Amino acid sequence: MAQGDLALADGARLPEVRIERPKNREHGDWATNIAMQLAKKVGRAPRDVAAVVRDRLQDTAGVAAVDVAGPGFLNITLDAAAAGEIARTVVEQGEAFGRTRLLAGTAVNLEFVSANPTGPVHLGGTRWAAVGDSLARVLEAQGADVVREYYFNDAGAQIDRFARSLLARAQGEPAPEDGYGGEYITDIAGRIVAEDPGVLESGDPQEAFRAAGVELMFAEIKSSLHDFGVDFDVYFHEQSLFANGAVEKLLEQLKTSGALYFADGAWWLRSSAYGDDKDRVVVKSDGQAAYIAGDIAYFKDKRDRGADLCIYMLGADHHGYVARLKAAAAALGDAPDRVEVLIGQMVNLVQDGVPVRMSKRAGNVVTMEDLVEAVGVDAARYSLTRFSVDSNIDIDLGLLTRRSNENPVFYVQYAHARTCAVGRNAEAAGVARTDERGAAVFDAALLDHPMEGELLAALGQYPSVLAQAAEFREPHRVARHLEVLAGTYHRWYDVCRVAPQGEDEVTDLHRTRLWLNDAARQVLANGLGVLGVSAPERM
RNA sequence: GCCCGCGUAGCUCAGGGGAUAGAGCGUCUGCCUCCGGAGCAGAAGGCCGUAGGUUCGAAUCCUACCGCGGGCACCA
Repeated sequence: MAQGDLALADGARLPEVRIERPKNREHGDWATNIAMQLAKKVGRAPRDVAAVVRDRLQDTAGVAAVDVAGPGFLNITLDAAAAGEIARTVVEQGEAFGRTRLLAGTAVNLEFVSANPTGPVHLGGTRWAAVGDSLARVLEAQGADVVREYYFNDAGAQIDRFARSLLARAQGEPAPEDGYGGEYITDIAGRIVAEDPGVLESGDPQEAFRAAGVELMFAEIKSSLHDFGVDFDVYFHEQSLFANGAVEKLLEQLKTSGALYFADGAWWLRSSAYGDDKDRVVVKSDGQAAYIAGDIAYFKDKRDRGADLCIYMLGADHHGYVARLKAAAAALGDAPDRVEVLIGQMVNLVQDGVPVRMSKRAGNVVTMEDLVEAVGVDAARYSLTRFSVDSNIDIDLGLLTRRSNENPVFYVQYAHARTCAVGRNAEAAGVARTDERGAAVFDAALLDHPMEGELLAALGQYPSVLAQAAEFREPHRVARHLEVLAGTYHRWYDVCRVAPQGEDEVTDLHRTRLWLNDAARQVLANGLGVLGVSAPERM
C-alpha cells in the first residue's frame, strides 16, 4: 500500500460522505466526519485518515485551508472570495434562494385545523393554522404540490347539540346541559332570527337553526382564517361523503374484499395490526356506519383526487387516531406510509401565571380572533410557529397583550427593516451594487471581516435549514434560523458600514457590502415569507 | 393499567450520533459625533429528570424508573 493510500478492509462498504455547514464558525466553512467513519474500515487511526484526505483536498481551487481537528474532523475553510460568492448568489436568485425541486412531482394533501363548526377557532386550532400553513409553504419550497385541506365535520351529534343550543337561546332558554353556552351562541341565534323572523314557528325549527347556524359558523371560521393569512384549497364537508352514497358503496366493497371481518354482529377493521390497542368497529351491529367509516371513505377520496401523501395534523387528544388512519390506508391496499399523522401538543393559556381553562361550552373561549386582536397576525403566527409542535406551550396572555418586545418576531422583523434602512441610506450616499454603466461591482474577496464571514455562513445555512424543515415537517426550524441570522446581521451592522462616513469616497468595499446587506434582506424576507409573517421595510 | 408527547440556565425554549451544550427574556457592568440604541459588547447562571445499555463518541438511539401534560366508546 502506497503512502497516503486508503484501502477498505474486506467486505467493508464506503459510508455516505456528508459534508455540512458547521455550527461553530471556528470549524471552518464546511466540515465532515468522514475520516472517523472510515477509520475502522481502513484499519487506521481517524486523524491519520483525515490527514490523507486533507492532503488531497487542500490544493482545490477556492479552498484556503483544510484542518484536522478534534478526534478527526476535517474542517474546510474557503478563501474570502469563494466564501463571499454566496452573497451574489442570494441576490441573483432572489426569492428562489433556498428553494429546491426535491419534492417536485409529489402531491401532498395537508389537512389541518378541521375544527368543528360548533364555535369559533380556538387557540389550539390557531396553532395548527399557523404551523400547518407554514408547513405547506415549506413543502412547496421543495417543489411539492400541496393541497391545504379543511375537513368540515358537519354530520355528527355535536352538530345536533349545536342546533339545540341555538334553538334554546333563541327561545330565551338556557343552553341544554350537553350543549354549547358561549356568547357566540346567543349572537348567532339572534342573527338567525333577525334574518328569518318566522323561524321559530316553522315546521322544524331545530333543523332550520342547524342549517343556518352551521352556515354562519362556517363563514365566520373561513373569514377569521383568511384574516390570519390562511386560505384552504379544499373545505371538505363530511356530509358529502354520506350524501352521495360513497360510504355505503365503499363498505360493501371492503366487506367483500376481506379488509373487514365480521364478529359479534359488527364489521371490524384490523387496526390492531397497525399499533392500535384493539380492532375498531366500522359497521355497527345495527347496520349503521361508525365514525371511522367516514375516515376510510375520506382517505379514499383524497387518494382519488391524486394525493401521493396524506398528512393529518391532529391535536394530542387525537393521538389514538394514528393507528386507525394507517389501518384505513391499509384496508384500501395502500402502504401505511401514504399516511403521516403529525400530533401537536396543547397550547395552554396563562393569565398572570394562572392557567385559564379553555372550554367552548363554558364560553370563556380564547379564539383566533382574540389572539390576533391582542397581538396582531404577525406576532401570533410567529410565536405559535417558532416552537416544535411536540412541546406543550404556555402563552401568557398578559405578556402578549402588553406588546412587550419579548416576542422574537420583533427582533427578526426589525433586522429586516434595518437592512432596508441601510439600503435607503446607501442609495442616498451614492452607493449602488453596480457602476455607472450598470455593470455589477462585486468583489467577494473584500468581504474579509470576521463578522462578514459569520454573516455569509448564516446565509449559506439557510437552504439546508429549509430542507430539514421540510424533511422533518418542522417549520419552527426556519424561525429559529432567522433569529440566528437576525442576530448575526445586527452584529455585522455594528462593525461594518455600508455607506461611507462623512465625505469619504464610495469604494468597491461599500458596493460589495451592499450586496451582502441585500442578501441578508433577501434571506430574512424569504424566511419570513415561509412563516407567513410580513417583512416590513419600516417599523 | 395501557398508549402518545415532554423533562436542557431563574423563566420560555432551540439543539434529529460529533468538537468548549446555545438563544431570547430576566439579573449585573459597559457602549449613543456619523447607515434606526426596537441595537451592540461583556459578566453571572447547567450532575441536559434518575439509573443502566449501544457506540471510537450520547442532551440526541435503546431499556427501566420518577415527574408533568394529553388520550384510551359498536360517541362524533
